[in-house]
Amino acid sequence: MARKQKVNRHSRVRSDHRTELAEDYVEAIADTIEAQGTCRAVDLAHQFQVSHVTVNRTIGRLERDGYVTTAPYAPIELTKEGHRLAATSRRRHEVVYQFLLAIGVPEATAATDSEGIEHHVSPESLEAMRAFVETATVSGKP
Amino acid sequence: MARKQKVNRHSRVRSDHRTELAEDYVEAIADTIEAQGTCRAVDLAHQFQVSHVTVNRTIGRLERDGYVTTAPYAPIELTKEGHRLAATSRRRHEVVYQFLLAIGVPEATAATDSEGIEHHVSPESLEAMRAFVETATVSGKP
DNA sequence: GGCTATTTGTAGCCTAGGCTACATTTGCCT
DNA sequence: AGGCAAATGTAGCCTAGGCTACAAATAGCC
Repeated sequence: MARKQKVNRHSRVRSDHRTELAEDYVEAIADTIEAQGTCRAVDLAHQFQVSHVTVNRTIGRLERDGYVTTAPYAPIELTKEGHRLAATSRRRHEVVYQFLLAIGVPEATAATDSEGIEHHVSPESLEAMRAFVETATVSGKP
Repeated sequence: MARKQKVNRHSRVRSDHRTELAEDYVEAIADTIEAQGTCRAVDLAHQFQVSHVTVNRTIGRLERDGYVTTAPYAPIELTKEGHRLAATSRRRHEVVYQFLLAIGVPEATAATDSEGIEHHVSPESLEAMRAFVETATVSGKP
């Protein structure tokens, strides 16, 4: 059973949650900049379906934590650290997404679930998923 | 790419988070009652590594939401709805855990990761995992 | 029956992450 | 240049989930 030593597991889930929003935001910021040159608060508000006020304060936390830089009424820029986080986060997201597809999850569901799952996947599990996708796409689907 | 129609995905992740703690708590309460007959706030505080005050208030929310019943200085009881949630949550947790093992994730990591992942697994993905575990344990490990 | 340790309860504080309402700034268009 | 719409900022409020410190109840143990 998976029921022993529950102690540290929940602590890790809690700490995961603290970085989740940061990861989602830098990912979205990087995507938006790639897609349209700049990223504004209003773009994020649309993507996350929250008010611009919420975006504003989240961006404030990201700036405090060193992931983005902003100036009043100016678009949002990623710092070096922000770019790094966006890249690893995006890579992990993609692996989880491809993995779900590989085990037979429909595309739309895989897109949704990977969004929630990615933040809780340890490097070991990610490697297992990556390896699985690799062998599956080589041998599998003829 | 997994980058289109991001809109509703984040909304679902947020709503998942709202039920996460409830699921973890009823699961832990059910486990504890099975293991030692009753479940007290202090047991949960130990398991989740939080203060008893935090447990107290979380239990208050669970009671408000109809998952548990409590009386001052008395142990915690699950309602019918609480039992139902605990059962489905536990089943889902177990499937995710076995699934991670099946793709080669080490036991300890699988235990930790499944704790975070389980709350974001849709019925479709869960079914895909369950099916995978089934075929893997039939054909696989000799 | 009374003492002490454990367990619960209560008060009050904090951060994250949501919101509405209103003010201000920018940018565009004529 | 003037004016309007969109974007951003600010004030203030809410819930969830953390915490410490202190108060009260319960349970064991003499």
